[in-house]
Amino acid sequence: MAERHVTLRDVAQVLGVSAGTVSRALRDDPRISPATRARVARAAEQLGYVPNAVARSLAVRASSILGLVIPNVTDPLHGQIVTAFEQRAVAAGYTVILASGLGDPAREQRALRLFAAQRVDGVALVGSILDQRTVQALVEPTPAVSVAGEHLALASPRASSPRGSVRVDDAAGMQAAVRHLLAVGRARIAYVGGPNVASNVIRREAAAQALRQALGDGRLRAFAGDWDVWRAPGPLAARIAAERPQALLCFDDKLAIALLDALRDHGLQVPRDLAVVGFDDIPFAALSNPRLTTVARPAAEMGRLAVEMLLEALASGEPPPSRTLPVRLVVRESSAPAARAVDTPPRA
Amino acid sequence: MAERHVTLRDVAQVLGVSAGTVSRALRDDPRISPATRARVARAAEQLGYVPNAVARSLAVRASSILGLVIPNVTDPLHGQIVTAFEQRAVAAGYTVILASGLGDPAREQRALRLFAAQRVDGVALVGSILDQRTVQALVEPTPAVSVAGEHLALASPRASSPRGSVRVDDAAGMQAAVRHLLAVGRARIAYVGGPNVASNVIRREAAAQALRQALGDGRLRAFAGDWDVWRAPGPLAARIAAERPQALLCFDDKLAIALLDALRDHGLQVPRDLAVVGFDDIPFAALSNPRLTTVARPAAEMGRLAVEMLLEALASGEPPPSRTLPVRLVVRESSAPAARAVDTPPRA
DNA sequence: CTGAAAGCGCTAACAG
DNA sequence: CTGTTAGCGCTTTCAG
Repeated sequence: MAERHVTLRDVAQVLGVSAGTVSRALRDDPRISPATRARVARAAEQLGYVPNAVARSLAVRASSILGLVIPNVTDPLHGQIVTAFEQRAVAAGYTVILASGLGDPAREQRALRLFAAQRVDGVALVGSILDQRTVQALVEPTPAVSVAGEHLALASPRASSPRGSVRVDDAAGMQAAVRHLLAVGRARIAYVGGPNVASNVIRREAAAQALRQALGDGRLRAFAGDWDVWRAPGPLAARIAAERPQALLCFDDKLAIALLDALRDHGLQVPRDLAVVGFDDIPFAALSNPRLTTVARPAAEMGRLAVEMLLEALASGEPPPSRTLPVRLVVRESSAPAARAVDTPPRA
Repeated sequence: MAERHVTLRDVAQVLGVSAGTVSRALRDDPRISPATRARVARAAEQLGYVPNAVARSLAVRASSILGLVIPNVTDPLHGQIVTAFEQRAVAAGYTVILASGLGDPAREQRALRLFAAQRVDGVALVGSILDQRTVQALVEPTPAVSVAGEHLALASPRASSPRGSVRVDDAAGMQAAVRHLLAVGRARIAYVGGPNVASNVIRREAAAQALRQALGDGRLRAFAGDWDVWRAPGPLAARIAAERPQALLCFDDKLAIALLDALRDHGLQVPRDLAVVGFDDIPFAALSNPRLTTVARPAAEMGRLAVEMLLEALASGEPPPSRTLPVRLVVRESSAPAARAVDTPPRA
């Protein structure tokens, strides 16, 4: 950006026309004669003219940029969301700028401030712990949508989804998982928690309730996790090995896979000794050994929808209504029936 | 971005000073009296002034934005690179804008053009198939660095690394892997390829050469892969099962893990029947069953370095010299010695 | 220490 | 169909 760039005026001068004309010609304004339009196009090409989006943004007061803040690109599910978001954004003529919050509210706020300064046209947050009000205050008047928000208030039973949020039916997923486990003969079920965020409590509660409904009393054992469970699942595995539940409902796939690994160290065989169910259906869930039964969250759909809601908000000026997406139980080896001890079942 | 934003002049007017003064005060220009600086700060705060980075960019002709194009955020290694890149960029006061090329040259070029229009201060490409010359032409005069470039010319033995590129010593990694396999008694080694990109041929050649050096003749069996190997490793696994090599050197971890899974379907046990080695050391490599031996690429270092080279180029005006980073062999269960058939070895 | 004025590159009325 | 004229909001000489 140091040296001079070719400017609109440069090409105008070469052609002996006005800058306005060149501008219009380049953006295919219908009232420019095809003849000059062609001349302009050629001249621009030859001079190596690259339009300055910054100047354009300033003039039209819109940047064609969407900001996305995500806890962690490294997470497979988040990665899929980012990909879908970016894809859809590009298709609509937008560029996306990215910031990772790492689950730290301060960082997320900083990112939002940055986006506001950059005058992005819209922002989306994924798995944010921030509440919608705080977000709005930071980016006003830019529309914002929250995908799979994790603000704890969202977990309360009577929480109404704030407008402009994409949610996933975690509770239904957990209920399906519980029913499945009961069907394969695993009634002594334990929930293995993750960090203390909305989805964690929603999933735990849903599992507990489903179990209560089916069995008539509340006997969901719960192992509490924290932000560190994924990295150090050893101690958790030890506690689990000691209690020997018949099935584990894990907060997410990463945790489930880490546990699959840690449980091996304790001599427990899945699914023979106990069943394990994950959440998300990340790509590796289908490749673990044993392959992981899990509740699939529609990652691509979440990313795509976020962009579409933003576009809608941009068009209408109103924050779009909230949407909640369905999940799907994917049954694999890790929750094979209790009766037949299956170690490496043949696959079709 | 629809409604009016508070502007510099707005706060100037409220205070009865000039816009220039407010501008200087806000950026802590030393020649503004502490008194007015404080007044300005307070007024800006109260009015909810959010500086317009777009206008600023236009004025200073620098955007404080770095563009990053990456094949696929979904890939664990790329995710780690993005994270490190973004982290380092933010630390240096930059925002990053992202585009995924999906391995498609056309998309990558489009992304670069977009970045150029956006007047990013620097661009980094990861695993790009584009050659440095093309890239430079598209973003001139913006500095560009290429990380783990995959342009096929890079694979030729006498290819000099173009300036401004971050490379990884793939060949050394493969040699270490071969030596390791020979040491554990697996001499009939096969290389399982990925898509036809530079790193794939470099790795294959390095493995072949290492084997030749050690054994005195060229007997590296090679299974060719393509862009689809990861999704459909079945047929590949069948061919491998038929040939029964003693060890598999895989193009990358994703492929290795997919094969681990597919080989199970063919009744082959790793490492008893054959050893498997991956490349990259993605997080799941440590959690697969069996845990995967692999050559670790320093993802975080790659992302960090890319930013630093860009900063250097920005400061000096020169493209920084190329750097090549070391890799590290990580031995795990999947390549346990051939003699002792180890299925689930105890871990410390 | 602060104000005035010019300009970054582009768009958008408004004339003609 | 095209030229002219103002800005968009901020920085930055140059005066004072």
